[in-house]
Amino acid sequence: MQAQIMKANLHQDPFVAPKLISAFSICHQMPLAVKIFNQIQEPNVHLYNTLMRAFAHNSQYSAAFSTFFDLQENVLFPDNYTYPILLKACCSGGPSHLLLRQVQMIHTHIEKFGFYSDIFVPNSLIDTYSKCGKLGIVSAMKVFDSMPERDTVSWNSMITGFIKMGKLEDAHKLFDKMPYRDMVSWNSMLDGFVKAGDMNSAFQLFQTMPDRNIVSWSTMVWGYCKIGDMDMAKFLFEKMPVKNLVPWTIIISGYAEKGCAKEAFSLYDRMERAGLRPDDATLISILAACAESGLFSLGKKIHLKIKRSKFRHSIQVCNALIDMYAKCGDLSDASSVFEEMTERNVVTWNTLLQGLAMHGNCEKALSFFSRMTREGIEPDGVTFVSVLSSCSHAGLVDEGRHYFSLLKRDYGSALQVEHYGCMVDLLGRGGHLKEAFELIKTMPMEPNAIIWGTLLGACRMHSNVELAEEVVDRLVQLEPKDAGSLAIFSNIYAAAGDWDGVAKVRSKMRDVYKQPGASSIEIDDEVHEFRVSDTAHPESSRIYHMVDRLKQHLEQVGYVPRAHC
DNA sequence: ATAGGGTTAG
Repeated sequence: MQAQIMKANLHQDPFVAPKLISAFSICHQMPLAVKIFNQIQEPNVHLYNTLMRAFAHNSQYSAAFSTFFDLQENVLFPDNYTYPILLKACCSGGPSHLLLRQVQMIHTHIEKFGFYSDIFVPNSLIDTYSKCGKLGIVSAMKVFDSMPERDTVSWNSMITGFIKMGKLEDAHKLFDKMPYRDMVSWNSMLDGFVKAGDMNSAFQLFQTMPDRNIVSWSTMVWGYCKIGDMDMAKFLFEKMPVKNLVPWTIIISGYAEKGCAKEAFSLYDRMERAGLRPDDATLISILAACAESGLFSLGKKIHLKIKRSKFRHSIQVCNALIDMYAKCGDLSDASSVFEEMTERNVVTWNTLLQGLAMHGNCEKALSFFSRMTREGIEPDGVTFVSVLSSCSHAGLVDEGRHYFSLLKRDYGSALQVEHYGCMVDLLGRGGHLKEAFELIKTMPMEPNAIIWGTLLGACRMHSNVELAEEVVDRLVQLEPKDAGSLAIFSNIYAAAGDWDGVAKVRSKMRDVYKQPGASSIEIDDEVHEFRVSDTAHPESSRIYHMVDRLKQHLEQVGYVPRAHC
């Protein structure tokens, strides 16, 4: 109705069309936005920019680009707004491996048209370049250096770019050099320390800052949650003067990730009593934390809340639900969430597929994959990781080879290191060590530590000491600090009865601390965590008694344990 | 330009 009234004014008032286009863009109604645009006989640069921004907002980056070319064909010149919008469009929805090249192309355009002098343009170039990985940050720095004048935004963009890349020292250098620091500069630096896990430096900076806002406080709370110091996180959370959904989300997810159901739930109630309604990010964060720690009870309660809210229609929220159920081992509820969804994306399919694969339902996973292709869903790299690892767990070597060649033939652009990892695992487990080794040699990318580690695991399984030695050499080059691979290696020597070899490896391992793995289970709202040789649990002796009984039973039915040291 | 967000092999 309102739209009709506005349409009537379309040609009288030049501000109606941009408003309509933006409105349709927010509601993801791009065809309608395009229709409005086409009704204007002589669109000006402003209107082109509006349409481009609308496409960018809807992740239609190629449409944004062709709008840009249309603009030039109509003998119009891009203005200072055009390029930042175009740069933003590249980041939203464009393929990430082409991002750098796109940005370079736009950069060339900018230099040709000479809009470089407006500080807004190079600032967004810096920002976009720093999203393009290592090469991008170099170009960003070049732009930064070539600027005749810089404002605080230029400095801040450069600093956040370095922090995103994990280059804390470079960021710090710029931070020290900049003539004026605002809230964003301080907060970015704080974020840098937090991301590096250095909470001591972060706290120091937090205290030195001339001023602190809600972002600074939230960053601190988040940092302490990440290192598991919930006391400190809670202390700062209670102390912060103003709270919004973000810190609430952080603290609730923090407790959920630690497995503290009671604390997480009482905080959730407090948040609602404070009059804050969770948004999709809150729900997704909490569900992800539940999935991580296996906090089924809280996840289920969140599901009940979602069922009664508008978020039951959100694809992302439902994906998080499926993942939570799958990771907690409840595949039937995971499937029902999937079936009840009216709209799905690849991630939805991948999440359930991965859940099926993870719990060893290989046949179900493979038939789910064929249902996926039947329903015309384009599988991506993640899909194939699940498919291949399913084959690997079920020992289906031929099927694995088949899917791998399918991947290479039809979805070559999705081929990743991970797939080689799956194939090496599959072939290695099946005893085809040589074939696995040859496959690694043909890889189009550099094999990483995971690849070699997988092959090493297979060498242990089949007691192949010679190949293992060769593999360990490469592994130590790639990850000299990794004790896990050395542990496997010493097991190989142990299995072969080579105790000198074991001693040699053990001495290498001495100064490398291995973070022990842990498993956890939730019973009656409480999470129980277990590590190797752990006697911390109050019912420890009964648990070990049960484990012994299971071992006996396994040995009765023919299980032979592998060598352990 | 700064805080929370879905799927990835051993």
